[in-house]
Amino acid sequence: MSKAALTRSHIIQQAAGVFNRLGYAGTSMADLMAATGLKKGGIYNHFASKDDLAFAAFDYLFDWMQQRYSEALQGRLSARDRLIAVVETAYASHEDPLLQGGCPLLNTAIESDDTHAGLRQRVRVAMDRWRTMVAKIVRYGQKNDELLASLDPDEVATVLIATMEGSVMMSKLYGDRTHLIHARNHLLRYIDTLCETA
Amino acid sequence: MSKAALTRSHIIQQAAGVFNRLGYAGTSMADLMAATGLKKGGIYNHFASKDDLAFAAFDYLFDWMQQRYSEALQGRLSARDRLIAVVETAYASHEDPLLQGGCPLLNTAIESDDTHAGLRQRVRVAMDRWRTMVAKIVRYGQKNDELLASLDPDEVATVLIATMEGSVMMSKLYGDRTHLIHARNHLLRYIDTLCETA
Amino acid sequence: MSKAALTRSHIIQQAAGVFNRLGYAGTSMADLMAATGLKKGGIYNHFASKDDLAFAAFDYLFDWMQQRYSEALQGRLSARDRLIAVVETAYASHEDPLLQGGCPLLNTAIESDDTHAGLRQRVRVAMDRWRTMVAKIVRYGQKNDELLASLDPDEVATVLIATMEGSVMMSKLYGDRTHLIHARNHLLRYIDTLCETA
Amino acid sequence: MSKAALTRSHIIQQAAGVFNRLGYAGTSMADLMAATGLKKGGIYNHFASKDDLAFAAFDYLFDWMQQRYSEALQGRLSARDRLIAVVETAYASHEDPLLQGGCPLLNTAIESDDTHAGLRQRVRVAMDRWRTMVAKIVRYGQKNDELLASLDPDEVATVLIATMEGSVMMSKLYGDRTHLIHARNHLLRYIDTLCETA
DNA sequence: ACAACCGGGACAACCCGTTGCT
DNA sequence: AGCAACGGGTTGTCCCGGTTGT
Repeated sequence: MSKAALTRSHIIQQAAGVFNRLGYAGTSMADLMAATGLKKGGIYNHFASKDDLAFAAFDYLFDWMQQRYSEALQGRLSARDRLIAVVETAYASHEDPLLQGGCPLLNTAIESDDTHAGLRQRVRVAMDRWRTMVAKIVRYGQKNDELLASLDPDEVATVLIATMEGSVMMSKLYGDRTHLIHARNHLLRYIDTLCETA
Repeated sequence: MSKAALTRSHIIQQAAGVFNRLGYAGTSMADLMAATGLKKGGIYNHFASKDDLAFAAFDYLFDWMQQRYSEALQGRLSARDRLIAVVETAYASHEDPLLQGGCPLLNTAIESDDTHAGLRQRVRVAMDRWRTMVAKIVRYGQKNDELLASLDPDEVATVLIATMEGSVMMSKLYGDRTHLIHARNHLLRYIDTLCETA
Repeated sequence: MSKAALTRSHIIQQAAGVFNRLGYAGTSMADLMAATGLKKGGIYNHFASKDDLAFAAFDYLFDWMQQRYSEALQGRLSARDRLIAVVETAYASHEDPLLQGGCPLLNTAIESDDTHAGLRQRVRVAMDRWRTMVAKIVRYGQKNDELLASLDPDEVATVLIATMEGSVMMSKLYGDRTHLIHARNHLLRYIDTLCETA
Repeated sequence: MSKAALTRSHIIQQAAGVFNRLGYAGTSMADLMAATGLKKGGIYNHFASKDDLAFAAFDYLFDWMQQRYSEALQGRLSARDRLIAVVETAYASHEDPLLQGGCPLLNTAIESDDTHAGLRQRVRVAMDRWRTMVAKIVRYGQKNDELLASLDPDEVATVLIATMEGSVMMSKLYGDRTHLIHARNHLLRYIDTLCETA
């Protein structure tokens, strides 16, 4: 890896955490300078603009999450196990200091929905991937007679994701994990209700 | 009502919508001037600072929501009806242009959690009220043998609120109501599962 | 005295102290509101502008000082006694809370010399009066063969006034009266050297 | 000297003159922009705040004055010659365009005594140095039996400085040098009276 | 070629003295 | 006499390039 690529990667990694904590508009170049240890010139040499860096940082965070889901799903064959893995991974991810600022999809969606079309578009794509992933699991489970045929896969995806995101918001707001745990327990029971066998 | 109080009320009302759409940091005094029709001096005659106005605007929005919940609960006696009313009110509220920017609690929680202690505190208080309201309904239902005694009222509150907030975020992100509807349907069924089976 | 004139007088009196402490530019209308207990409108009803009030306040202070000199010179016949009275009055005046901010002539001269032509003009007139008063005493003493004929009355005035003003500045700077006392002692001896008899 | 240091020095030099003429509060960033030829961003790259720059500017002026005194005292051995050099240097300094606005100690003391604690502290330190310098000369002269043993060195310092400062104020007020000359002549004679009569 | 420096200028929030209207 | 609105002024921060140095 060239030195340039290494520096670029370093900037993205540090910036991602800062953006996720302070928000896009709330993060100043000075914040990024402090986090990366580089001067403005050093950063602008790798990114055309703050937007450019924000895009890269968001992509980095989402790739990181996708990676964790991939690993978690590795070897899980039944739809039930896979859905549980999704929930567990989502909540486990928030232990990582990288997501100290909360869920990037949630944060970015809230901040950008009325103000930053570029970011919003990127969040939409990311959210589509996530929803599709969950819906696919459901459809796969239905095909295998594992999950109830009456389920709407898209609705299940919405419910799972919405509940997780909402509980992340609440736990961040209070600074404790109570709401995370409540929602996780609920979702695990919810997943059971999706299965064929009574 | 004095002219001063009238103007102040007008400013709050307009500012509330702008803050909720653009976020606290994303809203400039120029935006507020445009929304209210007043010049800077006129606004600062009624509020000591942007913070001061932001607090007032948030309180206004939350009071408005509380009002809607109060009205919706009027006359609903059974716990089931009351919980349904909460869900329906939450979703109906988002039809109002005032909440065009999404749920104020969600938006403010996400933006302020790592940056604006004053706002965060206010959101916590508001969220406490909301959670308490739901939990009370559950406890009341349990006392009347209407809801399952095994339920944890706080968990029900978390699940209900988290699911609603998460789905609001998703529908705002995509600009459609699909996710709102999915979550609403799910929650109505969820409420049924809380009841003592007759 | 009409109520209007009373209010006007009250404003001037309070404003004079504030202006003298904070300086002309350093005093805001809010400061004047706090000092007078009136609202902006109430003040502007009596004075066309901040300048207008500043002029009146300066004049008030200078008149007040002139009054004290007049009283102090009452009955003092010899030039020596009269010069001593001038020095003693100058230093005694600074005990009054009205001059808590220092000497108005000094303060206003320093602040306005390069910035506020109107005030500067007023200070010049006041300073002329003061210098003339001292010089007259000297000339009178020379005519009576009480003071040395070789003295330049204008120089004596300059020296007396300059030394007093400089020492006021120093004592204000340090917040103690040491320099006031040093200068006073010096000036009393200096006055002795002006007299004919060895 | 690096370009940064050069620019910083340029800013200080220009700002010093402006601050000394218009006063600290009377000087706006716009004035400083005009004087330095830089835009606000350029200035704030070198100084954290207006205060920061004001401190640097005051220090620059005081250092400049100290430098002149050092040079003037070079080679003057007798206390009498040294005191004369102090007086002559003080008055000669005011010919320099840098001190066009008057004496920085006087101006800053008057303006800051009731309003700007930071500046006042700095003036105090500067004034202490100046007073100490004069008092040391007196003590040195007394040890050499050149000056009267009865003198209070601190009083002499106060008298010399006060008279000079007061006369600077008066000459600035009128825009002529008459008062400067009067005071200078007086002080030279005063210094003679301090000497042991041969 | 890449990091740093340094200047720019638009914009931020906020305060000012002032004026009509009530 | 006071309230409420004004609009230009304040300091300070923002993101971003052009140039310089390594």
